[in-house]
Amino acid sequence: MNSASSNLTNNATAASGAVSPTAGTPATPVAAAANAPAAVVAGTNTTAAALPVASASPTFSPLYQQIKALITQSLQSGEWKPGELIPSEVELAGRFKVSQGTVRKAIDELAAENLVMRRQGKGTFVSTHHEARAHFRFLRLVPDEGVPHYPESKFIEVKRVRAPADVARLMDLKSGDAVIFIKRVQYFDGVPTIVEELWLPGLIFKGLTAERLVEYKGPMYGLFETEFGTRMIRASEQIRAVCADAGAAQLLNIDLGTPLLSSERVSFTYGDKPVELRRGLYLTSRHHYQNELS
Amino acid sequence: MNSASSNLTNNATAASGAVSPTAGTPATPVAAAANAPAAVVAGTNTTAAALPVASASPTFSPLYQQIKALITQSLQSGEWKPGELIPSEVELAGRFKVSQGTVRKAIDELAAENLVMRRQGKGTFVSTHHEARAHFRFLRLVPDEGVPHYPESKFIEVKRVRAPADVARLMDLKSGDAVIFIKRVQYFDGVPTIVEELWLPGLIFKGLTAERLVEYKGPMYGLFETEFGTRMIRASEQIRAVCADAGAAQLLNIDLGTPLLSSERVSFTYGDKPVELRRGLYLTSRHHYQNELS
DNA sequence: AAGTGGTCTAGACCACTTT
DNA sequence: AAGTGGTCTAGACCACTTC
Repeated sequence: MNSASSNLTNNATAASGAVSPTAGTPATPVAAAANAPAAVVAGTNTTAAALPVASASPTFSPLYQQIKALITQSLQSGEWKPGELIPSEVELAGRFKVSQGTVRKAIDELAAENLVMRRQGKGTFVSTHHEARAHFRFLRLVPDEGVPHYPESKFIEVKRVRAPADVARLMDLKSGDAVIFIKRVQYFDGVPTIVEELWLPGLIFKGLTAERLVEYKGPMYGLFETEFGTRMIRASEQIRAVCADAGAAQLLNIDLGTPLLSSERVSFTYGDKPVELRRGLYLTSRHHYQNELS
Repeated sequence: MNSASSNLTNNATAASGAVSPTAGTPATPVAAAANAPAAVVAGTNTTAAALPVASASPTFSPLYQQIKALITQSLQSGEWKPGELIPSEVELAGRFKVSQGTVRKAIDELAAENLVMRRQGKGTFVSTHHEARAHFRFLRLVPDEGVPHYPESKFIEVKRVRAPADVARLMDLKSGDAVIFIKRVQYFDGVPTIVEELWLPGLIFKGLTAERLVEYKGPMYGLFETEFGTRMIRASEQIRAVCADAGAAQLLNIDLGTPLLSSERVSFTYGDKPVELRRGLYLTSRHHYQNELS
């Protein structure tokens, strides 16, 4: 509980106690161990001018960034789970002993990064992959005609193996570490279009079986987030054009040598920790990879 | 000049005269022509409660969005050119008769959209394509090894033609409208890697010749922005895998049938107006298309 | 009516750059 | 020293949702 107001360092020395309109309450009782937290320092603007505490700080970080980090920790720890409502700005401001405006700026950035979603009048919610909006952030292959929609999966293989060297390197594991290997084909309107291989850290995804994958309907990232507490928040893709080899040709029911789009994706969770490697081959005769540059 | 404070409608009825700590100055004299601009309405919170002006407004738009639109207009009109310094927040606040905070929020969004760049202590600058940072927003093909860098261009063809139907459709022109057609090959470290065809509206890019393209060193978008006053601000790409045809194979010095990455890009300037169609074939044996999903 | 996020203002001070 | 953007606060009110 109330692990709040721990080690915040306010480098800004805001105009606090000086003008507090209500009674002359100290306003920030705070356990206040070592260094002074938010909104302390109390001093009329004249004397408070050049506090070395603020300027000399070698590791400068705005208050709202510190708040953002604290909120992110709570998201990461699962204190607030995907889809849930997080405390209101007013409550967080009270908890962290900062103004609502500072909390707001922290949440603004989290919302910009798609970690949370604001809804006027209702509150701020933890983002979840169980939502149409989130689906197409990570699924970029869309039909040339008609509306984008989610493909059906057919799993070819699910097994526990030791990570090959290249996989281990990309996922920040040691070569030989246990990983779960998944191979599947995805169908758009019954047409096999994607063949995909995934590697997941065995430690995190212990207990992931073919059955659970088959049972679960919807994007895999939704399953990962609810069943394994691991939420993918960003990914990096490398895309190339290749020729279909025998295996891909058979699974996609195409001629050997058909050009395919190859994508290698590394997905990251909180703290930029890689937690998935995905290698896909996309048939792009009736679909394309859609990308917005801005 | 001072076309400012024209038609802003403040739906927020801010807390103005009510609490102003200093003397009881009206605080916002304002020329106030037709409809009341920012921070007017003056009235203690009790009576000002349900002003029909604010609530009934059918086309609600926050003040900062209106400011943002005004600033965007100035960018579009060339009042402030790429690379130039725009007026300070304080000055814009004065010009538009709003608080600095409101201007700040408007500029925040413009900065997030890469239309302007803020530099602490110096000011806010109009973004330009004559900058390393901007280059790689639109050039996504990077070498598998080594640092990203810009390719060299060799122009194959530059001519004025009538827009084919498909080109006209994508560029929001009429079939048969004059367009400038450019074909070029791009080399990374001397290796031909990209063959690209561009279509540009003839009206806007009148006077664009092969000579000027050859003379100019650097990204074409830089040339477009300085010589033709047209700045690309976003683009939409569709990517596929294809086989090299005879033409591409010859230009890229590869075998017929080699898999190539095909990209079709439509670029937009202010007002989401399409002003470029670009079709490229990328050789991805030593390069890849890099994309960040977030 | 109460609670939430969204907008707007005003003022103070900090960090950075230039003069 | 002066000017710019960056941070922080405090308070008021609006828009929206729920009770």
